[in-house]
Amino acid sequence: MRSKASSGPRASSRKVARESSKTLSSRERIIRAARDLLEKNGYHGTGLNEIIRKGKAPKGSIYYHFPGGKEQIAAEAVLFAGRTLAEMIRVNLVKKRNAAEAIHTYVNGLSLFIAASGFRPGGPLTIISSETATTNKLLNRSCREAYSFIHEAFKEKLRDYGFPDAEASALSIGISAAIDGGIMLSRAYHSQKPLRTVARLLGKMVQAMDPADNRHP
Amino acid sequence: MRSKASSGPRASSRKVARESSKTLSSRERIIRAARDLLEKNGYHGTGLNEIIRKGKAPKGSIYYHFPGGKEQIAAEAVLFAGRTLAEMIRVNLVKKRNAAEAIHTYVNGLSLFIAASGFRPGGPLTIISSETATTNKLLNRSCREAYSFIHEAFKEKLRDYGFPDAEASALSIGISAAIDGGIMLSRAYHSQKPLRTVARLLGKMVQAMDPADNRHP
DNA sequence: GTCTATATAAAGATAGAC
DNA sequence: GTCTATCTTTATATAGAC
Repeated sequence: MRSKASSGPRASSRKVARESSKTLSSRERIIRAARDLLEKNGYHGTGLNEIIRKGKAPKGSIYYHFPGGKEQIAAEAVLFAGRTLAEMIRVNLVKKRNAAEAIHTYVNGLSLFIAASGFRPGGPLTIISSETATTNKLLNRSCREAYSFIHEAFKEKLRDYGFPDAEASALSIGISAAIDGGIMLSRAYHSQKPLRTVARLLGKMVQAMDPADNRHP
Repeated sequence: MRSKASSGPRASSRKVARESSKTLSSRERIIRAARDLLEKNGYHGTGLNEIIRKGKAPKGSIYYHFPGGKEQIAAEAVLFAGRTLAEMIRVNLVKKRNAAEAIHTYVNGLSLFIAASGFRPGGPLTIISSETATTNKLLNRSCREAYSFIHEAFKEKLRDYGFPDAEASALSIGISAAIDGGIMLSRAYHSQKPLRTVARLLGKMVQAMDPADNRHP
């Protein structure tokens, strides 16, 4: 067995990923492919060969870029998923009259995207986080960190809408949990309905707790 | 490869499982062990050898009882998980003044149980359902059926508390989704906190929608 | 950075004896 | 119903050339 703590040859000179760049490095293509496959099939259901094929990466270079092997690839893919999802939340949770409407619209958007993708993508962390929660320390740590990015993004947006800190924190957890569960059900049933139901209920819940909303006492 | 549709030698003379019986058959021990392992590690993360070891079942008999192999074992374990969880919901979601309190108490109870088990158990279907949603028809069908048992149990209880049919249906989806997501987060963080937050928020949501509750217009 | 070849282990599945 | 032995495939990982 090999060392598990390595962070790869380029860790110290890491650059910010440029989504706009047309030419992603092998390393970046591997991370992206890994994220997509882990989201769909989980850690144990994803093979290195698949990752290489999907990422159109040269097979010979995988242990050059990731001396820690599959575990290291997964850890980096998980963090990448967390960062991109947090960014997506910050970008999309805006321009609505109130928080309830913003959340409702955001989750309905997710539902549409997942249906359009044939119900293949899920919450990017759902499977791998559950698989490794008590069986792999490194990946568990990565999942926690990734979830924290996501929750922080929700929390920030809720504070923008006027929620006090404590309630924004609690809601960010509840919203994240309900969305992940809703995605799971929609994928199971191959139907937008469960996630759209979750969207509606989340909207009601957020509205009921909104200090800026005048429809409750 | 072998036929995938077989339902085993004893399918036509199936008996109701007796939880109280001290002596479970090999077949029943295999199903129970599979359910526990699938809940913790998922389909791809669970090996037949593990199932046999944990179920204290004779290795030589596994393809006798389950000619469909791992897939058949998983399918039966998933249905078993759905049935037992639905029963648990019916048993535990009672004796409270209102629906909100019943849900809140039930989910807090789950949180306590999961923590006491070292955060190893999760929603029994979360991982396998996500893993197989678009990649395995038989298991996807089994997961849908199992989820339907669970949702039906929630729905029935909510109707008992006075919710109209449509709202009981929607809430049963929302509650199930939020619980699964909350379990996932609690397992990731090794903390009761996320699931307890979900419990509290679900209580508020159910209360806000309760036709028998007089605290809202 | 990338290649091929290979080591090694584990998985699911099958055959045939008892 | 259960046993052992074995087949086949696939997986991760390594070595060393280019």
